[in-house]
Amino acid sequence: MTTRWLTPEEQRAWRAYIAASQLLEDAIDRQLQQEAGMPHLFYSVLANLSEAPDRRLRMTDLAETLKITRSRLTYAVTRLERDGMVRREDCRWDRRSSLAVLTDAGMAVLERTAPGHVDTVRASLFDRLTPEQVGQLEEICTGIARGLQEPEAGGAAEDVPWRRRSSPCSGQPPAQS
Amino acid sequence: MTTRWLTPEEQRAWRAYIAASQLLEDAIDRQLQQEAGMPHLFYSVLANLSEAPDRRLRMTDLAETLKITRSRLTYAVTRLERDGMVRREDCRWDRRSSLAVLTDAGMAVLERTAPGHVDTVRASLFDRLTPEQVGQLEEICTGIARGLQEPEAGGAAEDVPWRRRSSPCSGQPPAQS
DNA sequence: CGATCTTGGTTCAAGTTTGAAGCAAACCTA
DNA sequence: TAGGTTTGCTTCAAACTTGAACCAAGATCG
Repeated sequence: MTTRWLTPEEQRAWRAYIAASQLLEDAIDRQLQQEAGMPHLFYSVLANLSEAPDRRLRMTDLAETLKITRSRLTYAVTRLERDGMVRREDCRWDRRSSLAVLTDAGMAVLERTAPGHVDTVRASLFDRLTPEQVGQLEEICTGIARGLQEPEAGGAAEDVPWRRRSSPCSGQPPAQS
Repeated sequence: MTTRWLTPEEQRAWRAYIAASQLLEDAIDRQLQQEAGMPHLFYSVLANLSEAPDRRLRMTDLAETLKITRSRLTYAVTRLERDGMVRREDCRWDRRSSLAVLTDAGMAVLERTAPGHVDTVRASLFDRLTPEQVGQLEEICTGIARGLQEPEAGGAAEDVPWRRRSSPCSGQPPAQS
């Protein structure tokens, strides 16, 4: 089949998206680097930990929610650990896993820098969107994300019982299901 | 003023956006790395050059349209030059500038890999959006991009005659305005 | 003109990301 | 329960990005 090129509307949308995401990520990164001395991803690590039960999460689970590779997360946590914002801890129920734990110092940094971060997100993004657009954006993005995480539709290689990642118990003993 | 935190809707939108953009960029990068042996940005360099008059563009202009730093572009072009897809050329009307020129080899790679790239963009993004959503996405993104490029509103530091970047003549002699 | 400022580009070191290995602890399964 | 597979995580080198210098060539202005 001959390629289905992008329509003019799609082209415009695609280019606008590329530009916007580039500029947005730049703005966020720059601000966080200034105020918190770390890139956005590292901040997100802290933020996610702060919301987790007991402020700790398994590396794999954290990587999963952040949509990044384990390797990348290892690097981030190592750096954050060196700076004292995160501590590693062994999982008691699975000796392979290790947990990343947000330290008090890490929590403090998070609390100190969160307002500035939110301000930036507002100024760059939400202050420029109508409430309807916020809804549209969410709708669009959840759809895209869902699509990109699905087990590779298309081929006939669908016979594998692609069990959903089973243990969402981040550091807790496995549920009694 | 106490921080205006994100509303639940905004939170959801923000997280969905982060996830989607991460996954999307990953998918695109992976595909291009496979088929073209280069990351998305490098491909974009080739693509932009291919559309430019005479297949050449000043470094600064290219960086400007790609929304990246000149430094980053220098790296990309250096690598692409080493691989023979791009050639540097001196600008005749401004001895400071240099032009990036798409070579025939570069054009060939572009033509060979464009279909696969477009397929990926379709599969990851547009096939999952309604026509209305495509419009919404463009609207949202152009707004964001415009906002993030404006000359830093807010302060009183607005007296500078922020002349818009004046010479869009990429390698051509300056217009007779 | 000559001093100064701005613009266009590169360089360099430090930081981050990628992807392929590698290692060890669970998990099968015969 | 031994052997093979999967899962969780790290390591390592190569690739890429960042941001602060740096240099040279235009533009400005007295």
